[in-house]
This record gives sequence, structure tokens and C-alpha cells, in this order.
Amino acid sequence: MSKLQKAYERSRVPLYIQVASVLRQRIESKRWQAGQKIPTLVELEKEFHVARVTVRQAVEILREEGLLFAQQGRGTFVVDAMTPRHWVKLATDWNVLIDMIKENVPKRIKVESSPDTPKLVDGEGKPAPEYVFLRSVQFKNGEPYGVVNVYLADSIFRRNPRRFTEHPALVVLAECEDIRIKHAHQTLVIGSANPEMADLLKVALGAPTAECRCVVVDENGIAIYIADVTYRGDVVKLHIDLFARRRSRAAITRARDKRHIKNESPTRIRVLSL
Amino acid sequence: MSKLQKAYERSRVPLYIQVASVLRQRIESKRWQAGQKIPTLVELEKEFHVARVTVRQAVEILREEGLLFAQQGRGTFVVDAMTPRHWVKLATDWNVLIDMIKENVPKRIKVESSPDTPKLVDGEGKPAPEYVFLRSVQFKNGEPYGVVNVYLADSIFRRNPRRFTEHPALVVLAECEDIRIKHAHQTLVIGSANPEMADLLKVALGAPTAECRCVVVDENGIAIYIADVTYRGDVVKLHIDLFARRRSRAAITRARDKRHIKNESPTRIRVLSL
DNA sequence: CTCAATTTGTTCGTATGTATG
DNA sequence: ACATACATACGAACAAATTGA
Repeated sequence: MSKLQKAYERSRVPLYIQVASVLRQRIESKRWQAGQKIPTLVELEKEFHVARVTVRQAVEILREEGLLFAQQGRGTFVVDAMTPRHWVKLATDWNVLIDMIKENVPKRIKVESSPDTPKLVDGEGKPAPEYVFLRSVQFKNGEPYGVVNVYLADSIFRRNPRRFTEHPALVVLAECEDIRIKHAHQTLVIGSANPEMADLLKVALGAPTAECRCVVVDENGIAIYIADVTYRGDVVKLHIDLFARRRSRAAITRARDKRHIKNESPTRIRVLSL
Repeated sequence: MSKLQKAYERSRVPLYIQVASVLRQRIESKRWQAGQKIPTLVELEKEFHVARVTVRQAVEILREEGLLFAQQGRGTFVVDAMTPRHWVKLATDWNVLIDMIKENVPKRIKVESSPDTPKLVDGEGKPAPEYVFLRSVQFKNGEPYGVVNVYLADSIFRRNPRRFTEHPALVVLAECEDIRIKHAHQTLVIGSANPEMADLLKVALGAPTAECRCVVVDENGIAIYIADVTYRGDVVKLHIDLFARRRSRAAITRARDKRHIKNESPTRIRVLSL
């Protein structure tokens, strides 16, 4: 039994779909670059240990998606024009977060409201007596990339219902100077799209997603803001600075480094076998 | 046409898998709580607009996963004891990172070495003239959860080959007091398992993964350590403190909060329709 | 205790989709 | 393109366990 068939046992998703998703990732991750000829069907069927027809079905899917085009007698190629990726950079600091989503302002769109559950908080803050539930989809270039579910303490919402419905709730919250925040935090776990999210985000069912949860607790220990955000997995990028010596002229140095790489002799790699 | 069927058009994922993923999420999100009886097969087949057998297949999957148990004549129930998950908590600070992976020490295991590509650095640091390539799989409770590919500058490696092969390279690196680090950072993007990773991590092909890249640059601007780590998506959890007022007795407060929740009147949710 | 209602479990037959060689 | 085998999905009917009147 091939490795893929073992993977098949685990997921019960049709083989050609699985193969297609692997090929798609190679294109999206630029491992197969635009215009490049991809391996022949024979090579692919050897790599994946599947039948010829199965590979063809996978390639067919990507052709329909406009990622590949095939030419009889020549081969299969990655299409040239790939739209540049839009990344959602996750913030690691309150002020950065507020600044970032400030720009999101007009992107909020209402979605058929499903009667969602209250959602318990797992260990941070007491729930407020009443919440207002807001739901929106985030768009960029006409493409959905995130679904936001917000529970906002009703007492906060009442202060200015208009502003809270027209702007990101967190931004309005940050503007209220008299609200004293004890702590705010964000967690991220990786999930996969359920049918509803797949529909809203226009991705395949089971496609990777980033599930972010942001909770703001006021000075009384009340969770006044609870947001559950689901992003398409392919738009999320997180950058963490672990360590930095003072006087870091990072941007400038980086640019210079890049030029160096091309001129230098190729780096040698020694594989260490234990 | 139902939403599920639309999702089917897009992904060609079998219907009963889609239903299963919806049910699974209801359990994991606590919308269906432990011990609770879930709707009957008849109700579910009405809700999802699928045949009886299809719902049964979905329930069957969750039974095999140990999330549900069924009793003829009574109904189907959510199991009580949820096994606590093992999370890989991503570090957001150098010292925390080192402390964390210190404990990983004995988990490193050698894997069939594939002649991997040199991997270019995208903007941070010049490559060293020669790297040593190390590869390992991380285990927890006998289950693989991460694959690590490390490029370590050969000049660093030579200082103590034994230690570098027997311990996490980053820990040994941190111990070398004479190595001055200019900066270190980590990035995370979400990907999906290719055939090789699916095999190593024992997950389905295309299953969500976390692709972490950690780069350490020394005072000369040389990237002395480049690690590409692929984690199973379901074990990664990232916690970001956005904001915290001084004198936060978080742990104690949390414990008290939890008790409160049970005694208080249920929180009301008002759905806001724009 | 029995009966009826409820609910899961099983089995057909049929049609279509998936995967191999 | 074909033949074969198995998976998926439907609808319908029936069997078996549980509950409560």
C-alpha cells in the first residue's frame, strides 16, 4: 500500500482531490513558479503512486481553477499571472493591532445572522450580563478572507450603537478613554473549514484556517469584548521578533544582504546522517 | 440546493465527511456539551437534507473518533471525558523559546535524509559559506507532531559536533556565550501536508499544518541558524498578550472567575441585524 | 406488564463516483 | 477507452432496544 493510500485511510477524501491539493500548494507556495513546466504525468504518477487517470483528474481540477494549462505534446505549465498575495499580519501588540484594523473600516459586511451559541470563556474574565452579537465578513479585492463573530458587552455597545456598527468594534473600544482595560489577549489555533466557513470564505471544505480569538477584559474582570475570527489559512502570516540587539537598522541591512546573495559563491550544504 | 451540496460542488468532499465535520465542530465548540443527547437521526437528516444512511455514516466517524456514543432506542450522546490536548505553544520571546525546547531534548529522531534544497533566505542575513543539515521528527506520547529541518552554519557546528547532534541546536547555540546574535525571529504561515509530511506526521494529505521558520543572524549579518519546522496544525496554539495592566494576579482571578460563571444568571445574547 | 412511540441499527436495490490496470 | 472493484448517496423498509404511559 502506498503512502498516499495510508493518508487516504486517514482522511477518506478522494485521492484525486488530495493530489490536487498538494499540487495547488506547490503552485501557491511558488515551489512551482509561474510559467514553469511541471513534471510529466508519468513522473507524477510515480511520485504519488497512483494511477495515471487519478493524476489526470487532479490536474484537471487545477486547470478548471485556472492555475495550470496543458498542451498536448509539450507538457503542463503553471499560468503566468498570479495575483499577488494579500497577507493578514497578526498583531502581537495592542497598539499595533488597533492601528492595523483601523484601516479595515469599510470592509465590514453583514451576513445572514445565524443564532449562534453564547460561547463560554475558558478561563479569562467573567461574562457580561448581556452581549450584542455582531457578524461580518472581511473582504480584500472583492475576495473574502475572514469571518468575524464579535460579542460586545451591551453596556459598552449602548454608549454609541452607530459607531460600533459602522466601525471595527475594537477600534471604537480603544477610543473610549474611560474604559479601563485590565488585559487583552489573542490566541490562534489552526483549524479547517467547515461547510459554513468554506462557503463564506470561498475555499474548499477542510481547507486550513486560522482561528483567532481575541478577548478584552475590563478592570472589573468582565470580558467586554470577545471576538472569534476565522481567516483563510493562506492569508495569515505571523512574524515574531525573538531577539534584537539595539541599533538595528534592519530594513537597510536587509536590502544590502539581498544583493550580496546573488554575487557570492553558492552555499554548500552538508547533510548530517546520525 | 443545500449549502452542503454547494460545498460539495467546490471540493468534491463526500457528503458524510462534511456532515461529520459540522457535528465535530459542534462538539469541540461545546455547543453540544459533554453527556448531552444530540438530535435524532431523523432530525439531523432533515437539517442537512441528506439521507438517513449518510447521517449514520457521519455519526459513525465521530464514534470511531471517540467523540460520540450511541445507544439503540435511547439516542446518541457526546462522551463525557474529553482527553486534554497537548499543545505546542509557540514562543514569542527568545528566552522562553530556549527554555521550552530545552525539554525536548530526547525526542529527536533521525529520519531518512532527503537531499533537500538549500532554501534561500528571503530578506534576513547573508547565507554562511557552508551549512550542516540536520533533520528530526518530534514525538510526544509516541505520536509525531513536528518535523524539523535545520541548517546550521558549519563553523558553529564544528565547535562541538557531539552536542549539536544530541541536543536541540538552538539550545546549544544559546549556550555559546561568545556568539553574538544580532537578531532572531520566527515566522509562521499555515500550510497543508504534502505526501512526505503527511506520512511523517501521520495525518491526512492536505491536512492543516503550521510552517514555522526560525532564523538567527549573528553580529556579522550571517544567518547562522535556519530552521524550517512543520507542525501538525492541530497541536499548535499561539498565545499573544496584547495588553496587561501591572499587578495582574491573573491565575488567582481566573480560578475565582470560573466559579462565578456557574452561579450567575445565564448571559443574554442580542443578535444585531444591520 | 403490555403497548405504543421513539430511536438507533441493518438490509435491500439502484444510481453514480472513484481508482486501478 | 474498457472492464472491474469498491465507495458514496439515496430512499425505503424492517429489526431491536429503550422509554414512559
